[in-house]
Amino acid sequence: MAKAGPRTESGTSRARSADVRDALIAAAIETLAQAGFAGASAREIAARASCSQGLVFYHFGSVNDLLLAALDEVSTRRMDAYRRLVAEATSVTGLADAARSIFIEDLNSGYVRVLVEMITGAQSVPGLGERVAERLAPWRDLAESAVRNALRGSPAARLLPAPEAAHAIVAGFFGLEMLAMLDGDSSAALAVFGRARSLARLLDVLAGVKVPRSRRNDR
Amino acid sequence: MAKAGPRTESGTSRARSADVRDALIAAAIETLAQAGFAGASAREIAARASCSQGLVFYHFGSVNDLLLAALDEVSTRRMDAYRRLVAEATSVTGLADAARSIFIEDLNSGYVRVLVEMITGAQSVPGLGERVAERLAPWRDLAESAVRNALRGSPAARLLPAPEAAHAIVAGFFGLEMLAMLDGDSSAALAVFGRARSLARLLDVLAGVKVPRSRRNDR
DNA sequence: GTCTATACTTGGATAGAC
DNA sequence: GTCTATCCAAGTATAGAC
Repeated sequence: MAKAGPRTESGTSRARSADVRDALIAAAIETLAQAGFAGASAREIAARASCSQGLVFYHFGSVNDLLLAALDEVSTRRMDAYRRLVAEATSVTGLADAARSIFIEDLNSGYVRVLVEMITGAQSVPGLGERVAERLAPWRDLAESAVRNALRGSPAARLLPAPEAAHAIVAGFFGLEMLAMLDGDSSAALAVFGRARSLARLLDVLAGVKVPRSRRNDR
Repeated sequence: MAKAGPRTESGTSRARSADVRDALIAAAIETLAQAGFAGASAREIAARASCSQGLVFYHFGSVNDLLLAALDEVSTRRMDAYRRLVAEATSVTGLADAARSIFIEDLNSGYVRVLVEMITGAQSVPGLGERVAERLAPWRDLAESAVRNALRGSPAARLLPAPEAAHAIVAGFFGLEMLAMLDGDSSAALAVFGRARSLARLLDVLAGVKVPRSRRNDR
């Protein structure tokens, strides 16, 4: 039986501790997205989490390990939503629509930016690159299965092998995000997605695939 | 007439000074490409240039200004070569070939990496992003005129408006570079360029354009 | 578990000798 | 113009009080 004493009751204290952990991860994501890898110091992150800087090291051991935890959080949080979206895409047009809405969501939430910062920032820290690559693998797999799913049974599959198409799509996400950060504006990226949809639709029509109707009225 | 004295003869001394300036710029490029923005400190760059760290500030005022000078150097050094390459591309296939050889050259020399590092790194330094954007504008203009040139008179021009196509191409360069740094390997990027060429060729054939023969034997 | 204080390191930037 | 020495700010990480 638990003996009485100062109120360090296990459930409560564990919950509070986990709260801080979560707050630090959320702050790390926010910091990566707003200040970049170079700006993501223990002090800056702790300030955003409204806790002491020492807790970064208590909970995660090092700043880089916290950043990797943030990357994990971003991955798992989005992966489910994306898997669902992508499963619905059974045509090239559908794939283009899915890619577009994923891009918009992630652009607004800053998640793609987190990936971009981690990929480039990791290059200046020996050994970090590999750990980032591991965490990105599921995203790349998802992109590849999305392409496979969208092209299943389409003659376009011969023109667009899934591995290369997936690689190009992932690269496109990252590159468009970079240009959007540079411009402080994502309208050009959105225009590219719009155009991609038209081309996708053309591919579907040529292949005789039943094509989803446009969501917007682009006559 | 110049009076005799300690050998600080103007021509020689100015030449030596310019040598150091150039060495610092070359070292900055190398450092950005190999250690990234976060690793590009005045001390690290000076060490690679085999001179004292103080000279960074004497010649450039600040590290960031040196990095911008490095970006300028990369831009001007490549722009001429690219303009020539791109002027020769008068079909979509030709454009794909030009893009491919530019990518390979820049990947090996690390120039794209310099751009990627500057774009992302600049986000953590207030005001630097704008200055990077200015320097990137000519590249984006070049891409756009390349597209215009390649599509001149082709029916594909209606499908691929130059601004959007150019934006996508630039984004593709950056994204493929990022994935190549992540993988430590550019074979996947090269495969994408190979596939892009096939698709470009298909576009040209459909449009009835005279298509350059393949350089490699892809039957 | 959390905070404050502090040791230690690295990096930007300047001063002064040569 | 270049180097050495140095100052100062910011960052990582740890120690010890609570």
